[in-house]
Amino acid sequence: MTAPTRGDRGQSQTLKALLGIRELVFAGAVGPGERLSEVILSHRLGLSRTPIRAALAQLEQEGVLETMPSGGHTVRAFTQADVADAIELRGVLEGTAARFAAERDADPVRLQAMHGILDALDRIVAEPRKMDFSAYIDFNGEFHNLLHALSGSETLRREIERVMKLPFAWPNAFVTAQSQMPEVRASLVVAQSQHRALVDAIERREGTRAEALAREHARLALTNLDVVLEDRTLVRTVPGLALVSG
Amino acid sequence: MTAPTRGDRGQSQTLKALLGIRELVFAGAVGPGERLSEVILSHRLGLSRTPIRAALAQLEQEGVLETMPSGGHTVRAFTQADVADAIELRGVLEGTAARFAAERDADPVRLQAMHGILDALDRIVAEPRKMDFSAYIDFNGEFHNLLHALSGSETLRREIERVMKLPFAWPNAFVTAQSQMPEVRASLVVAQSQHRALVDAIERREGTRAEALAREHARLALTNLDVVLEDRTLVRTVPGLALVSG
DNA sequence: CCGATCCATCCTGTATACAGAAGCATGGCT
DNA sequence: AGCCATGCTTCTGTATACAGGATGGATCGG
Repeated sequence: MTAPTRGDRGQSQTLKALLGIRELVFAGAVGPGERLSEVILSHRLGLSRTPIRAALAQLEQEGVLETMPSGGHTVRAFTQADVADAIELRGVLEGTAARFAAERDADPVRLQAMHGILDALDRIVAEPRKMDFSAYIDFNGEFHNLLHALSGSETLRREIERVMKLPFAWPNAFVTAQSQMPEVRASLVVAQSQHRALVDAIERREGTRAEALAREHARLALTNLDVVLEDRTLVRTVPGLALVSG
Repeated sequence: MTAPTRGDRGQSQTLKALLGIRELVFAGAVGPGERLSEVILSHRLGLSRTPIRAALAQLEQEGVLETMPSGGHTVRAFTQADVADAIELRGVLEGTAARFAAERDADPVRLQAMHGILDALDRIVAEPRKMDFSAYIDFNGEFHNLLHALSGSETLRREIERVMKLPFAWPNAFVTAQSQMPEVRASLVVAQSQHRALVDAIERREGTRAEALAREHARLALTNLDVVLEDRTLVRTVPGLALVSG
């Protein structure tokens, strides 16, 4: 039993380490400021220190962990302001993606796909009985992915992807929480209206409008943030929000 | 001679590997698409494979290298559009930093320091005889660093720092090239005027103006890009521009 | 009873060993 | 002569060994 011939096949050890540690951190199994011992982690995840080490380094790059001056890693403590900034930053970057899409010629094929997603979201939101949140999350995620691709800038797309590694900056972060909040329907109707307006602005080559709309769309998450942080039970439904202290 | 008791003291092996490989790549010692062998690198830099490996992983995160599907790393090939996007992206992010600085209360102490830098830059640019480019680069870099800090958002500051890891997105990237171009003085006068306007906008809490100014300021590099790419000898003065193909 | 110092333990950074996979060239076959 | 199979070489991914330094606790002194 030296190397990768373990029972679980498929992913590399490093990937397993990455996913495993992410899970531990975002689930709140290790609190902010707490030290992550490589040895303990390697035992806990059944890996050697090498892939653990690689994963820790990457998570530091992602902004989830911090390196102590004396060596070793700790979980980064996020403030409420950090979360707000991350969300606003996503708005700024998605705004730029929308503007790029409007200014350059957005790929017609992708725009067509965009309309398909819009229609699907319409149908989900309009559903009179209980909404299919799982489907909403899928299509909403796809909408945003497509928007990023529509920018036509690989550099920008990478940067957005990076910011969304912070789980509370993810477009779907608050949707599950919303599902347990009173004014769900209204909130998602607004979001969907913004989705449509955004695509419309892109098609009309109205870059400034597209940018402003994308920013405002992200701010929807910001208003949800306040509500969620008031309610301990809701906090748990938003991945990574357990790390917020203060 | 097992470990870190090498003659050169100070930095860790990993840092040496990082700097060394960055140097090799940005100097054009390895061309775009070329494969980087860990063994060869470890020989070349006099390190073991472990720190080399860590450095390669980080450089991939920075967007300088790419991982091959079969494993191993290659130098990423940048197009001219990639460079333009990176510069524009810096403009967007610094624009956000400027807006934040204007919207939130910018730290008065730092604002004071900002004025000191502005004055220094004024003196350098106004110098009738040959300009001190080295000093200009220092103060210009300091201006931008302070701007990023003035935003008051650590999340944003980190993101900006990341984008500037692409050397051609660095605020000073084209200054050395400019020093060999005809209309130097004029160009730097414009830049300095934008610096002043930017600080003025922040102090007056004019967020939108501050944002627009920072974006336009970054675009100054964009106009230089075209000029530089025409001239083979100038290309060499801008770090990392050797990676641009097409 | 509190604080500082010293010692033992643990932990990280680095080097190296090892195995499976990929790339490559040679040689055989059609 | 061209193409495919095959064996070798070289590589990366992973595990482990080792050493210097940090951390924490117990003991001694005030």
